[in-house]
Amino acid sequence: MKIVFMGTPDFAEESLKAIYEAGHEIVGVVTNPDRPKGRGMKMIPSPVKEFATENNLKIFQPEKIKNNDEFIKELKELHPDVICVVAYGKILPKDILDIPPYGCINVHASILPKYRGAAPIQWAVLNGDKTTGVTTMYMDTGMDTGDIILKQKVEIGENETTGELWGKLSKIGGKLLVETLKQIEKGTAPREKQGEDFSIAPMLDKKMAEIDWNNQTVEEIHNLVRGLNPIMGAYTFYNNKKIKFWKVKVLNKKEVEDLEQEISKEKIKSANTGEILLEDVKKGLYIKAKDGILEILEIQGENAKRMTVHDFLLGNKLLQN
RNA sequence: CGCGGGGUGGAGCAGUUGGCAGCUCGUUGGGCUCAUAACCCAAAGGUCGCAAGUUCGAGUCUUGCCCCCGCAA
Repeated sequence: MKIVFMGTPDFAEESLKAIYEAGHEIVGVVTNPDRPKGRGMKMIPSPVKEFATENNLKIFQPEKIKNNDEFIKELKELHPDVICVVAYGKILPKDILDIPPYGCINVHASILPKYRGAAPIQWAVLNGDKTTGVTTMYMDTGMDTGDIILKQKVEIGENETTGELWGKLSKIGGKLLVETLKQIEKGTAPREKQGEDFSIAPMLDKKMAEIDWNNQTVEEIHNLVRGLNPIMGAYTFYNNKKIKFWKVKVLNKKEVEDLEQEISKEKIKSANTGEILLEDVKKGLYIKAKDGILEILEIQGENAKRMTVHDFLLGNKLLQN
């Protein structure tokens, strides 16, 4: 089929790669304009653009697509059978949705209608969900409200991070897109309306990355840490320094008992939430939370890179004195 | 010219007003122990990012270059 692909980040690149390798004719690739990024604000092309460049695909990078007659005209001249959209970053207006005869299809990283919106993967992890998945759908003018074509469930591991799940879902998304196209071509693609029982996964707010020791449970903190890894990193302050946690563990009963052997039970009891119970190069770093104890496994200090707690403690101290 | 931090034995760091290069961990050998991630003793291991300059003398001051990282997007 003749396909126009729209997408921007690495998540989308996997889908583009999949349909490219499946032998479809990619008549155009639309991606967001290069943006100054990284240290020194250098212009960095999107992963989708890089792939398109390497494979000599025709690239479009319109700044805006709404009311952009010139772009819409170019799009029409490509005569795509279908337009595939994966994490493009713009909402398509009706004039574009109407161009391809088979419609515009989208790959979304959740089981719709759960988690419509920009950050479905992150929220699935943040909420401690046990499963999530990928859905393909026919796009309409709403935000992820189109009719569902195919979906595939995926388990979320207990300690899985957003980054890990991201990688997994992007690959599955590619496969599911290829399968979806196959069925559309054969005319066997199902079409199922979304129910009214939907939820929204909004963009993440930077404020939510700070750990709230007084109100969050150990589980919630654990989910926050893995949910924000590697996007932002959950953080807290010690000695006025911003400390990020990248990997933490909730102590089970036995481990709590072991820790009680190490330091006194009373000390643990009397400690405030967020207080460091033990900081030791060999034994690790333990912090009291509202309803349990967290062991920190991977940490990052200000202006420093991520490292294991062991390495960190060799040259740093969080406790004063 | 977006803001900022840093390059010191394998790792993470310290290094005062320039004066014999340190700490913790790890590694190796040995000891103690029923045993150990514990403890004790000993040892190995560094062109202090590169180059030039100031100086009796520079990791420590000046200049240029290379590389790495954090924030922010």
